Amino acid sequence: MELPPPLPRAFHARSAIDLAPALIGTLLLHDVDGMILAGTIVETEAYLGPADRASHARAGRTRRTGPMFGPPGHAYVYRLYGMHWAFNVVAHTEDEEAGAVLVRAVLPVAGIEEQRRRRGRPTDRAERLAAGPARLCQALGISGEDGGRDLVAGPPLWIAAGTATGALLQGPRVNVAYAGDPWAALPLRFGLAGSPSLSRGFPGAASPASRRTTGGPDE
DNA sequence: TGATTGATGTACT
DNA sequence: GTACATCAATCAC
Repeated sequence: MELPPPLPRAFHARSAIDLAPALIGTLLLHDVDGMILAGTIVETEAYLGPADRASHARAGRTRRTGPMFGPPGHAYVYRLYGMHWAFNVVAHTEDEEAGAVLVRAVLPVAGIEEQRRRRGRPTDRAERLAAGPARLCQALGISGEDGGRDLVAGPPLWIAAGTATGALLQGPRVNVAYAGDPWAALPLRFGLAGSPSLSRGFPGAASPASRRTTGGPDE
């Protein structure tokens, strides 16, 4: 398998609001000891700078959130609930202080058996192996060691153009009620309509957004 | 120095 | 539908 080249820095150098939908349909790849674990991104959420009460950047720049304030196209990986990892792509404009896109779900496309093994759920359907932010980190072998990694530099961890197309779903972000109005209700979550790999449904997003994802003629 | 809190997933009723 | 595992970062004194 020919490894697809990473998308350039310019792809990531925009507001998380813009990158989140653009990432739907692209490929997330991880080279682990020569084994490629990869999936098509089907669900993302945008987190903005300090003004966003749902964003980790709300407390300003700290040790944990440092990468969110750094150059776009890098990984921001953090521990969640003391036991899970979550993977973000740093994204913001020159004018924005910070921002990142949480990748919530991928459809596994390479190294599926290894992903199943890493999940420890040998009977799970491939479509559900990485249907959730913590699940995808476990399936693709992403952990704290990957925090700060440059996703534009190619292996071991990078993002490449994908071929998936389809309508986009848009809705409120998941589990951010603590942020209060208006942040908890803003439609900053994006998903590939009809994908079997979404982490959960899209309440309040009945009609697909009129947009296409990147790429060609394939599903 | 101590207390609270999650950008979740799994098991169970 | 509910309970709960588990801990670094952050917040309250």
